[in-house]
Amino acid sequence: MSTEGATPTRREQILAAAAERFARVGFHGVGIDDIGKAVGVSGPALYRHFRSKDAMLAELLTGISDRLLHGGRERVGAASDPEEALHGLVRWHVDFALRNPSLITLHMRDLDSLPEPDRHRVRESQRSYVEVWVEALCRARPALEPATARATAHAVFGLINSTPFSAHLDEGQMAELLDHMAHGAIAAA
Amino acid sequence: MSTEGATPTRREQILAAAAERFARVGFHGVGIDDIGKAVGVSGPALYRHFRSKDAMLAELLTGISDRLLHGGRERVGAASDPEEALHGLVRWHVDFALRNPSLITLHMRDLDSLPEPDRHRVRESQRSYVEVWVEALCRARPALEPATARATAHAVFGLINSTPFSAHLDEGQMAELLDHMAHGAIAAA
DNA sequence: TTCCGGTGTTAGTCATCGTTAACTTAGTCA
DNA sequence: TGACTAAGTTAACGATGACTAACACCGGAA
Repeated sequence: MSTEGATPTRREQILAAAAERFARVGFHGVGIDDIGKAVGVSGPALYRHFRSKDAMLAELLTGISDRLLHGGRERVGAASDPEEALHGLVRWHVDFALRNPSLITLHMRDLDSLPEPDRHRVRESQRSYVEVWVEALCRARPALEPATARATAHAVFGLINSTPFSAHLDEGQMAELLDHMAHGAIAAA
Repeated sequence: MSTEGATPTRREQILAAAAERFARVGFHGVGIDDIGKAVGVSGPALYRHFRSKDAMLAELLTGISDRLLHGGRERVGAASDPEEALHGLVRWHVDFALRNPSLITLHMRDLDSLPEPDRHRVRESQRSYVEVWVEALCRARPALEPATARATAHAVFGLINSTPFSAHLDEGQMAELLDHMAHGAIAAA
């Protein structure tokens, strides 16, 4: 979940608990006291670590979209040809979604609960991430028009992001299934 | 949206407005007054038509899941061979998603805001709908194991349900793109 | 030892929101 | 005409929930 290997700090504990609950019940469905109870402190103690409940959501969402974007750029940068770049992107998104199902749910569902300044920032990252995909798609399949490539990217996201709703198979099988399906879908676009 | 051709009744106006707003801001993010204002009445007038705010969500969600299920069964019943059944299902889901983007969003996002008795009912319908797909998938592709077929179905739903997030292309192109991608994804499963 | 910043606690405030109450108005039918 | 019903209105109630205030504790530096 987090990049820390050792015992997570309070902030991280709180963020993890908040993410899980936000993903399950939705941002507005979770109370401050719920989150507090989840980490063993009661209620308003969270305000020692975050300015507001919105700030927790903001940190989560900006974190997710930034990680997605940077990871995507890395994969494309490390690839030596367009086809490999596309495979890297698919693998990257699949891994991320499988490893962070609640973050993915959050990212899809609760962006509109975020107040304006941060929401814009997250939208920017999302847009950039989509553009990374669109460029990779167009390079790997020159027959694709950019508009179609954009719709294709969204559809592939939807396909991969379905993970939190299924999760019957074990992680390895699931990763391979989603990988294959994503490439099948792209090939058919 | 609704099956009525003529002027919609008040109930239907309210439901339509509620669906749109629920889909945009989430169930908990919408107030009774907002919905009232959207249909030209102010606030508590809605209680002449619905027992509660929850009841609106319940009617919307049960309606969606029932329509999906029955439509799916119809398509399968009208098909003369497994391959045709699968095509019918894909076409049906794509059409539904394109025609009712806010209902799709709702269906994915706000089920957990529904209090228990109705939520169970909706979950039942959803489960049955998935089973319709699983059966069709296994019949058309006997190599597929049921568990894999289930994950495949969820992934295809995710792919098709991405419509509300893209919608750059016009409806015809979008329908064809999603249709092809869905079959490509299934073929690769 | 003393002081202080970090981290809790509980109690209280204030706004929001779903819901109900009490009342009005328009249309329908005996 | 006059009563009943359907469908509105505004005002108030009660609960919930985010946030603040006031206070307690504790560990480490001066």
